[in-house]
Amino acid sequence: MPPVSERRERERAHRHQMIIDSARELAETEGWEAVTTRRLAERVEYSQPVLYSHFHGKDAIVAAVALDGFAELAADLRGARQAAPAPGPALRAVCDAYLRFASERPALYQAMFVLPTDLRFASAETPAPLRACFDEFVACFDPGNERRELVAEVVWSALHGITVLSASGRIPAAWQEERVDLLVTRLARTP
Amino acid sequence: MPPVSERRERERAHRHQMIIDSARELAETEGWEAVTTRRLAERVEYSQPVLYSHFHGKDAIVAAVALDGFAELAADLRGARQAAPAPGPALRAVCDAYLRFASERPALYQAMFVLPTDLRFASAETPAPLRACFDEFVACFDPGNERRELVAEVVWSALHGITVLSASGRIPAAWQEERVDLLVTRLARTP
DNA sequence: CCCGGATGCTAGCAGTGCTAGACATGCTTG
DNA sequence: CAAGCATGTCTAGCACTGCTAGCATCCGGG
Repeated sequence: MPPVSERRERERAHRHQMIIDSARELAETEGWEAVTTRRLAERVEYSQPVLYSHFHGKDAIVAAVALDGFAELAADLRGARQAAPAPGPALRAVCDAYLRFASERPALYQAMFVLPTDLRFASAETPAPLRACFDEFVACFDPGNERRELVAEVVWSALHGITVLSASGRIPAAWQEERVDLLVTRLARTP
Repeated sequence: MPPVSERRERERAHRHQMIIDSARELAETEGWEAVTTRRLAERVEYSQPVLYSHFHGKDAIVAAVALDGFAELAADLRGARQAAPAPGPALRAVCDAYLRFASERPALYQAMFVLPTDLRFASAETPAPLRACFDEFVACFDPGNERRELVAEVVWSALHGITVLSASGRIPAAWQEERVDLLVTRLARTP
């Protein structure tokens, strides 16, 4: 491949990531309803149609943002789990890391778990970062427990429910600590 | 008040409810993204601006739909709880009723719990139907348990998480039964 | 009978996601 | 080295959104 087109491809890749990053920044500072193709194009200093040479449409852009988010979340969860001394405290640590991620990057979390997306979950073509996130929850349980995937799903669902309901003001923001306590202590043990 | 304006007011109230019902039907059949002020106006056979003489804006219309939904959900939950023989099975019955409501009326559920709304939750000016829904969960626990409100919040959050994650394909639609089993059996008891 | 106020309409604004077609730039080939 | 092709980008515009200003029209009260 000639070096010129090599450089072009590099620049194109750079611009690709620039679009994703700009969308994410814009969403984090002003919310997703402020992320429009016009404002996004203005930010990356190109016209709107170039966005469509990188992504099928706006949905694909938020999906790309979400994918980056899943990679970060997986790293966070893994770090929290491995820093814990035992499987018991590990679940608690992972839950805390999950809630911290959601509250520190609400727009990113929204792109990952709330906004309509065509990312495939729980199937063969599920991207690796998604699966990695879920696996961190599963890994907190005894491998001998054949229902551990089910328990992980329930824990994850509960955390997600707590997150979105408190983010939208549907449950009080206080008592988060106590809710996680309740959740972990009662769901962790294998009866 | 003269009978003529009395009739007018009655007609106006009828049209008011007609807007709400049309919005709900449209959402149930084609999803909320298909509910536009134009289509809504066409359905009630008036022009768009009349919508704004009834509601501040589109958000207020979905809030009205949601409010109707809360009344129905509260009735469902109450019926399920009172049909149960004891507090233990009651929680399970209420959870089942909740999930059935969510899966049978997905758009209505979305208006109530997912779409951005200015309905006040968990505060002084919370509308009665909202509070009634939450209270049905609380009533499943022993009044002597001073943490029963917290437990109710967690149960509700988990149900909500299960609902939205499976509705958006983020967890498999199967195993719902088992998830609720897990949730109820481990969170119900008062240790 | 005529007037005034309420009522609902037409038309339009500013914004959205997305795309067709023009244009220029630069690479490849005769 | 020049001609022409292909790639890349932009301008302009489409069909749609929520929402509103201002104008008819109609009906009840004096």
